[in-house]
Amino acid sequence: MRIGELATRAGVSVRALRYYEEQGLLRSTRSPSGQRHYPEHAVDRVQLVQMLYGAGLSSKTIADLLPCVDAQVSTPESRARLAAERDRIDAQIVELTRTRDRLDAVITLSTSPAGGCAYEGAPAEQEPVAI
Amino acid sequence: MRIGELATRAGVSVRALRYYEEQGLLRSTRSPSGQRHYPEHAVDRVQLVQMLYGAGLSSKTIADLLPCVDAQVSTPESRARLAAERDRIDAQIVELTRTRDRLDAVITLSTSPAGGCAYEGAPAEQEPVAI
DNA sequence: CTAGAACCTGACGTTGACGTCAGAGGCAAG
DNA sequence: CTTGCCTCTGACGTCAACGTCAGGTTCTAG
Repeated sequence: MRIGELATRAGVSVRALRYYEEQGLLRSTRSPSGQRHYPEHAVDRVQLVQMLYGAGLSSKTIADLLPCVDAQVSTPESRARLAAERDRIDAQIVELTRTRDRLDAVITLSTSPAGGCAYEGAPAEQEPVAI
Repeated sequence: MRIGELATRAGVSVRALRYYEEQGLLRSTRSPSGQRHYPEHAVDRVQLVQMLYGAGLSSKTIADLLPCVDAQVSTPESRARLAAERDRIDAQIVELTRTRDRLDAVITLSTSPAGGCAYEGAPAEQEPVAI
């Protein structure tokens, strides 16, 4: 398929796909006229890249890890790298959970009728307190 | 305390604190000469801000939420906003968990002796497969 | 009183993951 | 054949959260 279809199917922009290729995260074959062509599984590959970006990995880190994710090569270093990134993500999950619980507490407090800042009745033009 | 001490105690840079004030996330009183002074609880405030930044919230979003986090005001809108952000974080946790599990699978595969890419013996100058 | 650390404002620099625009070529339909 | 959409390269623009530098003031230890 060509780049437009891949973009649509993977849910990213055409620009992003060219950027991924530039960063060594995605390959393409070229037609004689220079147009990029991709196999079916490129969709999965792009979604994996998105997943890793979403976890806060940089292009360079992803480029380092992808060959190992493809299960084509495995050195002690690459496995350590994978484990390190997994641990980073684990820590990130813990942090996010703490943040969510904190927000939950705030919501509970401000929703509870016993709370000091519960909302009751008509929109009382209450002056928001300063910072 | 002055800005340098707050920075040290909260684990951020002086520049970051001035930026937070600029964004309306932090207040300070000023000495006659113009130097910023902070109360003790500013440390907690800064760490909360860091926490929210860490969860991917923008300055503007944090500025919107902070008054409610302070449990000073609560409108249906602000509570909805808090809940929306919490839900976003929840979704983020789910996504991160999926990503971590994916990495875990890769690690298991590449570590398992049955795996097609296990590392054995001396560093065999194995050619990493292309992208 | 003076040196040096800390602070001030203002402003430009940085980085990553793209967005966007220009100008030119490619491809299927009518 | 030409119309219109897709694609190409190259290059500049963007945005957020600061980093960093300049040039000047203030505080504090000796």
